[in-house]
Amino acid sequence: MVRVRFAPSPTGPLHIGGLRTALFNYLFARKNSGKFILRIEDTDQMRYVPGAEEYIVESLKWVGLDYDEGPDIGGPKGPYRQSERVELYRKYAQVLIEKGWAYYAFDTPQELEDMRQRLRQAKSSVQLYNHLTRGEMKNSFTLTQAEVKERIEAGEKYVIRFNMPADKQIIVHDIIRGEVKVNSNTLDDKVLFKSDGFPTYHLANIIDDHLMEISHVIRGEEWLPSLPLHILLYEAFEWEPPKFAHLPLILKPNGKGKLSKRDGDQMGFPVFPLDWTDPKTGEKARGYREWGYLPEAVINILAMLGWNPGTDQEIFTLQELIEQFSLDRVQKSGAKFDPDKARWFNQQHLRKKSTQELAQMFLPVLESQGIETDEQYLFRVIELLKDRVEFIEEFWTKGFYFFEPPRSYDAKGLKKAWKQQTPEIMLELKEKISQIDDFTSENIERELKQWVESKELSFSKVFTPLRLLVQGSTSGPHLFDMLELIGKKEVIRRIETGVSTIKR
RNA sequence: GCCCGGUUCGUCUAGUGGUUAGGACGCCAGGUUUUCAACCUGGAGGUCACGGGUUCAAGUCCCGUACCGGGUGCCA
Repeated sequence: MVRVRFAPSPTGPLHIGGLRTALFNYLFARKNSGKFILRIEDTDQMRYVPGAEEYIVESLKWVGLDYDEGPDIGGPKGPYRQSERVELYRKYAQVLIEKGWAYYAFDTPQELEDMRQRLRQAKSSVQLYNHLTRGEMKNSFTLTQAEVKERIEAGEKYVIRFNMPADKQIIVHDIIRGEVKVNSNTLDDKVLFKSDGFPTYHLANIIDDHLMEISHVIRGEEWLPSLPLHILLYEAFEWEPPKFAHLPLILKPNGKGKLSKRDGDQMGFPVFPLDWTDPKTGEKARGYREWGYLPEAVINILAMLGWNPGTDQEIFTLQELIEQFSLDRVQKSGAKFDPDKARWFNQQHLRKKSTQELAQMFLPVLESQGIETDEQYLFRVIELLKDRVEFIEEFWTKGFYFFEPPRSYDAKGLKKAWKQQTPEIMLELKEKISQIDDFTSENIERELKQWVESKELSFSKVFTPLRLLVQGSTSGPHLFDMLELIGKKEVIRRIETGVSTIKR
């Protein structure tokens, strides 16, 4: 039975790297008819951010990654919030101590800092709390059992550290990277249990993965260095470890480091699925949703960062991804995020939508502009604009003139197309237009083209200014379709007001 | 510093010892259009990080170096 989990910590808004980790877990679970579990790793009280968990849940919901077990929906292996499982971790830490795999330590932060400082100055290649240094620190190795007991009973702060064996060759296997060999001398006696009564990630993670019967751990590459420790912990508990797959990181577009919170707004693309306001600083960050990205586009973008199907297909639905996903087509190297291609994905998915669906999505934008319109008209507008839009909002920015007259005229367009004799031509054109009874695109086109030819004018000399008057800019959908839709009366009105305001 | 991972067009990538190194985004040009987009056609862009091996044959296997990234916390 495949069981995988997405285990974020609620220390801020989930970012798209995390969302991709969730996606790959989800795809793997669904592909293998397994379970996908959400577990909240809130063992760091200091970094806990209120609202972050809700944000994670809402983000997953938005992109459609539904989980089978989780903090808000429960499940057979709960609770799914680590802060509610602390007693469990305490118990298992005790087991490790009894087995000799862990020990108590009483060193203060200052003492730890001094130790590292000393090693640095001694130019030691390793500056670790390990078999070489623990004999000089305050812990179960240097204090008698009675002293340790006394200190704990006196309420002194302590941590529980892993007893990292010396000079042990550890070979771990990663599904994506193959064998990774590490010598335990490069590892340290990691803190497993903190003095605040909470476990660290390493302990809680191993215990939960075991208890929740996780079969595959699919997580970010930043965890690869601690995999040997985790393997050792499974060994210490005498538990069967799950299989591991470490995903390549999503990098900044310029290739300098992991994609991070700050990059987004700065570089003109979102880093978070949804809008987020930091409860402490009030700092705001834009999300994909609010930016106008379709959830299916976001999924598609993330899926193609670090994975490919081995075919030329690039546009996928979630369902198609489930069918085709496999961990052995996951890339080893980090992928730079490409904002341009992200937009293209959105456009591709937008184009797959029906006119009705697009209208549904566009309606709130119209409402926010205070526009009311009838459905048939809206549908026709959308059909004209559909192919020239990357985001829903652009139905407004590129098509507002279907709903209200232009308030200004594009300066560049005026400069190019508005000549000395243009006002006169436009007024004559207006007369011609008023004589067209059958105001349909095809007919308008035939009559106007005929008229232009009879006046021995060029199409562009007439039609570019006309477009400018009616919509305020020089580029847009098929001119005659546009005129038909806006309607004869309104077209005439716009020519009149335009000619008189542009007159200067 | 030490440890781990990575390295194919600007970017995402195909490629598992024998191909003119393929596709996509972006870019450029032409076609279509009154215009823009879409669409169609074409183009530029890669000494497969570098240096050594192994082999009849290496982007593909091995070693070294460089560079990039991650880790190195009582963060996750």
